[in-house]
Amino acid sequence: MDYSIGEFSEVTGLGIHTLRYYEHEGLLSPMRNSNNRRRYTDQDITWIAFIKRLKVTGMPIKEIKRYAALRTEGDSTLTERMEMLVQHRQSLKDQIRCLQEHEAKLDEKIVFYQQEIERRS
Amino acid sequence: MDYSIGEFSEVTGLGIHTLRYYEHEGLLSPMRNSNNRRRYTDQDITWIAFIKRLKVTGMPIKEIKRYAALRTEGDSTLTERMEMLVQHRQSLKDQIRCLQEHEAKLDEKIVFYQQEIERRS
DNA sequence: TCTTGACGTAGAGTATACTCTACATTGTAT
DNA sequence: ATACAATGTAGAGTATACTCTACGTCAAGA
Repeated sequence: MDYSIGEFSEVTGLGIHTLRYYEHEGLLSPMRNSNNRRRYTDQDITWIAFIKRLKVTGMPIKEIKRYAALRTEGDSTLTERMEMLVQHRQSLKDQIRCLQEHEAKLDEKIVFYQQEIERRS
Repeated sequence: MDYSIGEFSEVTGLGIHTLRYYEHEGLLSPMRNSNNRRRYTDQDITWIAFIKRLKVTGMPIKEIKRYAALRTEGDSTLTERMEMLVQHRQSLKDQIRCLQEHEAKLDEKIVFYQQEIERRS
C-alpha cells in the first residue's frame, strides 16, 4: 500500500507543503512513480510519527536530518543512532525536571494570588 | 538600588538588545534618569525571573505582554492574572505528561536498538 | 475536447524571538 | 579639551520552521 502526497498529508496530519519541505530538508525521500509523483509507504507513516516525536521533544530539524541520514546509511550506523537517542533522552529528562520545577514555582505563585484575592474580599 | 541597562544585562543574563526588545514589546518599562538612561530596580530582577519562567514553559511573548499589562493596571486585575496562571499551569501539566509519554517511547526505542546491536555483535 | 483538480518545482512570504548595525549623545578619565 | 565607553533610537538582519504563491504538467470526468 502506498499513498500520494495528498493521502499522506491526510494520514499524517502534516500539510502538503510541510511534507515537501521535510523532503527538501532531507528528512524523508519517498519514491516517485512514472509521472514523478511522490509515493509514500506505511514505513513512511511510522517514520513521520517518530519525526514528530523528536520534534515535539525539542530536537531541531537539522539534527533530525542527521538522524535521517544515518538511517539511510543502514545498519552500520545503528550504534551512532542509538547514541543520538540516548543523548536526546537525557535532554528530555532534563527538560521534564526543569518544567516540574517551574510548575512547583507556579503553584506557589498561584497560592499567593489566591491568598491576596481572599484577603481583599 | 538601581541598575543601568549594562548592569541589568549582567545580573539577568539577558542581552542589552533583548532588554530593549522586551521593553519595546511592553514586557517591562524601567524608569529613565535625567539623561534618558534606563534605570532598572530590584523588582525588575524579580519580574524578569518570572518572565523567564513563563517563557521557558512555553508562553509566547504576546501573552506575557498581556500579563504585564494587567500587572501594570494594578490590584484590580489580580483575579484575571491568577486565571491566566492557572490556565498556564494546566498547559504546563499537559506538556509534562506529553513529554513523559515521549520519554517512555524513546526508552522502548533505545532498548530495541540495544538488542539489535547486541544481536549483531 | 476541454476543464478541473492533484501534483510538480522554485522561490517568496510569515511568525516568533531575538540580535545586530548605524549613527547620535553623554559622562568620565586623561 | 578630547578620546572613549556606555547608552539612546530606528530599523535591518538572522534563525527556525513552516506556509503560501506562481506557474507548469498531466490524467480523468463532463
